[in-house]
Amino acid sequence: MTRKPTLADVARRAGVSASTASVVYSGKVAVAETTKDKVLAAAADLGYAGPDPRAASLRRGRSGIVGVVVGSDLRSAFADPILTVTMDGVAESIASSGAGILLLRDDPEWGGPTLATAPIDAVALIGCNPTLRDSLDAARSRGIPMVVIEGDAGPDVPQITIDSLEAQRQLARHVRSLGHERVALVTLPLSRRTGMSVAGAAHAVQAEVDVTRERLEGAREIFPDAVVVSTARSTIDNGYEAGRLLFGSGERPTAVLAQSDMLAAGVLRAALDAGLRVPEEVSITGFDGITVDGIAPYRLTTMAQPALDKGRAAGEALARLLADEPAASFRFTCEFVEGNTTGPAPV
Amino acid sequence: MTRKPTLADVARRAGVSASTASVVYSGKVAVAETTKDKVLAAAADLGYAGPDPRAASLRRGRSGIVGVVVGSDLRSAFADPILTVTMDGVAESIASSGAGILLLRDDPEWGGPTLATAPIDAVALIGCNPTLRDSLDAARSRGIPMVVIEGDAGPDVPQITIDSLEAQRQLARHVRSLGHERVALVTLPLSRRTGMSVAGAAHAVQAEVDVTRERLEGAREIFPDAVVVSTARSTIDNGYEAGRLLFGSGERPTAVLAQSDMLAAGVLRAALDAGLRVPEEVSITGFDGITVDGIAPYRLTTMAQPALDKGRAAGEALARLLADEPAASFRFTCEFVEGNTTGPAPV
DNA sequence: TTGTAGGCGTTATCAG
DNA sequence: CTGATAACGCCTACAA
Repeated sequence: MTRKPTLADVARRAGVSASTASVVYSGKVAVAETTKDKVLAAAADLGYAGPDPRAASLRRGRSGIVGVVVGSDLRSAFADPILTVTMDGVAESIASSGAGILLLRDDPEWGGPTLATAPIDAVALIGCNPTLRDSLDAARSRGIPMVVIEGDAGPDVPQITIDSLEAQRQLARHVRSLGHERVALVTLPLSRRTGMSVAGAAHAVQAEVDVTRERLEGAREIFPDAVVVSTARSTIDNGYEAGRLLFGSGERPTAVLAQSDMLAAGVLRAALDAGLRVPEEVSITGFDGITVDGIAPYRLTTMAQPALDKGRAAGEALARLLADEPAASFRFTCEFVEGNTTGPAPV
Repeated sequence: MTRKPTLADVARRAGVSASTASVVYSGKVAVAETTKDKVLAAAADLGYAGPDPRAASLRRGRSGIVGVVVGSDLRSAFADPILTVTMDGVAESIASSGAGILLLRDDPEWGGPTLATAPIDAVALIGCNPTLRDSLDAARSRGIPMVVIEGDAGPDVPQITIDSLEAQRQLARHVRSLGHERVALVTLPLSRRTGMSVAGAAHAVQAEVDVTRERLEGAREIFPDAVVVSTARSTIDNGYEAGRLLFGSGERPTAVLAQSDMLAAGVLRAALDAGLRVPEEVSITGFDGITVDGIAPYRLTTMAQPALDKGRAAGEALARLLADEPAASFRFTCEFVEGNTTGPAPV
């Protein structure tokens, strides 16, 4: 029979001990050139392709895999550019320790791997749901280090966030300083599952999603009576619909604060389609600081959030946790970016 | 000391054997209710969270993880909607066997997991590079089943593809049947690293990327002398630039065949910005059949490719390979979708 | 239905 | 620099 060769086979053939052969591959201890060659030659003969990662991870107690919990199906998850960039940051920062990313889903119905069954060393949650709470316990009791990005998994779980409230407040101030008074807000989803809706005046709107709520509060401090339109998802098309609502009626706003750049891009299009000049007749702000594909020559006035850094910070926090060091929460600030979609309020 | 409890600890505490305890968790054999309760109670006492996946995967010889090799960094990989949807299909179809997706990168410099070191049971390559060839051998000699999506890893590696050539030919025929003669092509990247360029007449252009080449051939069969503009990436902005090139000069085309919907969307915007009416003055076709965010009320005339099915097919092929059954290559066909961006050639 | 026994392939430790 | 030894934690025949 020809089962796959193991390190023991290689060692035997090379005439060395298994531990020596192991060391040839791990490189953790110096090995004589000649011995190394013998081992490698034997491996080549046998068609041995290196230590089995499964066995190694049992022995080491580490799989070199970090789980990343994304909300729903991959295609809607990855439609969010901030999420994507954040994940890239996580990937980048954990790669330095040789680790990779296993996609996990926050969905009890999902047949794939879960926090309870996946061979992961640590896990990062990105904008996680309450539904997740159960599996969270699993991870916790299994001793898997966790980090949450833009979410809350209770105390003693480090959170990586941005200060959305302050950022949105800053944008709102900017808009007010330009003299705008009739202002509308276009928000991200208020809850994890809502369709679009005109939600009324700002001071009366409740949002259960953290990010939405914070940004709403930031804007409402400055414009408590702004009209609010909430959307189902952060897409250009949803923004467009919101914009049509706002620009369709008589009393149209002179400024629209959208809670994401995607939404803002849609609002922008709606404004242009309605024959409005931007920013002469309508000012529009976004949020995120991503490059929205397809709105040139406009550049949104927005708050740029350091998504890549968020991801990296999460990765580093996980690394610390894995090394049994304490990891703290971190709150990033955003940076004001003045584009050409805001200007003085029309007289 | 208080190391993490193991199944053996639980068994001991419950007064049963380790194998019985194991069976309680795996459910592969019937266990008396009372015994089960005892075990579960003991587990709860000890804070045991279930079998360690690392140990289980060594024992079983399966990790329940499928690697997916994406080209470069995650954010550009996931900027491609087809790739995303395809991955979703893979994820979906392997989830039924409890497996998940580990992101691998096709980059020798990358510090993260590789085909040679990751604890994966199988791997799917999406649009892979020649650079990959080396690591491919690693996977091969390790006996890891492989499937390639839109690429070529040599014979005996099943390929999942679409018939781009026929699809593009079909679009070209449609355009010709509308009477167009002055036609331009906007292509995907010709090689893995090119900037945009006007590449000359169709019959003279060489493309080294499979998908690009096939689509080019399909169009060139019908329009051998079409002007070709190649782009650096499949984005709206790149399409826009290409469009500006095409609509800027005197002899502008009456129809533009773009090799992706994203590019087509950019071309569309460029046309509109140039004051051209679509489709009265310019017809535009895309490729992919994705919903491009932000071009309403236009709907591209395009070929819809079954990206989700591609992913599923890849996942199923992997499942068969894992079960030691043969898996065949599969070539999907695309479906013509008539939108409102094509019309009769202007007289 | 439950228990016994043996090993999955590797690597850490320590002695030589 | 190399080798012997002992787990890592679980699963699965097989026997009782």
